[in-house]
Amino acid sequence: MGIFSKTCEYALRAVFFVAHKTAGGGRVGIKEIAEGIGSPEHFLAKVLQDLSRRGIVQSVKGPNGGFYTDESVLQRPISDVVEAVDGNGIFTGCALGLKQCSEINPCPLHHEFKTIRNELHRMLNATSIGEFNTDLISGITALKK
Amino acid sequence: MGIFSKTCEYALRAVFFVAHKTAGGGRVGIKEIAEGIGSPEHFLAKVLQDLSRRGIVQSVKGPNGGFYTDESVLQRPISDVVEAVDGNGIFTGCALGLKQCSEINPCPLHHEFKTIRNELHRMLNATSIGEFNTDLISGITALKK
DNA sequence: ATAATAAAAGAGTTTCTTATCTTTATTTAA
DNA sequence: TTAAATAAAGATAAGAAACTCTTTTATTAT
Repeated sequence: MGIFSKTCEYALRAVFFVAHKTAGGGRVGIKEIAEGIGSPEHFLAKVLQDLSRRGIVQSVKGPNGGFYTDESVLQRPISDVVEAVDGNGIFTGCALGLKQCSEINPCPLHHEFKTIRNELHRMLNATSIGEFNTDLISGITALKK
Repeated sequence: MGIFSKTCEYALRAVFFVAHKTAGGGRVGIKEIAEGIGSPEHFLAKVLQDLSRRGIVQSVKGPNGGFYTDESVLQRPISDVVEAVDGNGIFTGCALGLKQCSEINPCPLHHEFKTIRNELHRMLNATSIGEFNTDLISGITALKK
């Protein structure tokens, strides 16, 4: 696995896709999203339902329904997506999995890791969901496969 | 989960433990290691067998046998342990899980992530297995629970 | 040689993650 | 008010990761 779980990878790609598709208004259906990012449709549906319960995407049922992101969502940091799916273990947890690892009782990797974890957290906090739309529109970045 | 898999956490803790216990010579048995780092004995045995096949720890069967680390092992970077167990996906993989993500065809997070991944890799490469022995001996760092 | 010891190997179980399929609830448009 | 569209929810299954138990093999001391 990479840094994030596969579920989290899907979530991030889906959120970018929805943001990109609906920044100018409208909704996008689960089928189109799954197709657009290359993920299993039903599985992604679960993930998006979860994100919508947490307010990270919006959704409307029925005809012309689908998922969308409003302005407030576009401004949220992508760390919100990661935390919603993978939890905050990646930002706060000990690299060796030790419960009581801390500044006072550090594991061998504690200090080296603190820097990296903080840097990761800072980066994901400083990067907003909406930030990629212009790049996606101009086709510089890709979300599929 | 944290940055590494649970198996990898066990592996790192076990390697530090073995290095610490046998830096001055001698061997340490699987039972003592499992007890010392708080891991399931039989599961850890598998992990250490794997590491010993790859030369990251040494082992001797029979009475007075056990695992140990010689000088050459103490000088290896801890990235060797991580790569042996979790592979190098964490160092090289795309954060969004995209196969064809690259400099030319980057995903939305590509550039932001490159920095972090490189920093992580650099750190794990620059840190040797033997490096923690003095701290472990003086009791500053802990490996259990 | 033999017995004791300890790692190595194999087989099996449980749990978690990822994925699929089916049904239900809600909304809109005609 | 009915039919169609679509998200939400539930139930289940496949696969991988984590863990356990048992048997085998190698080594050493007696």
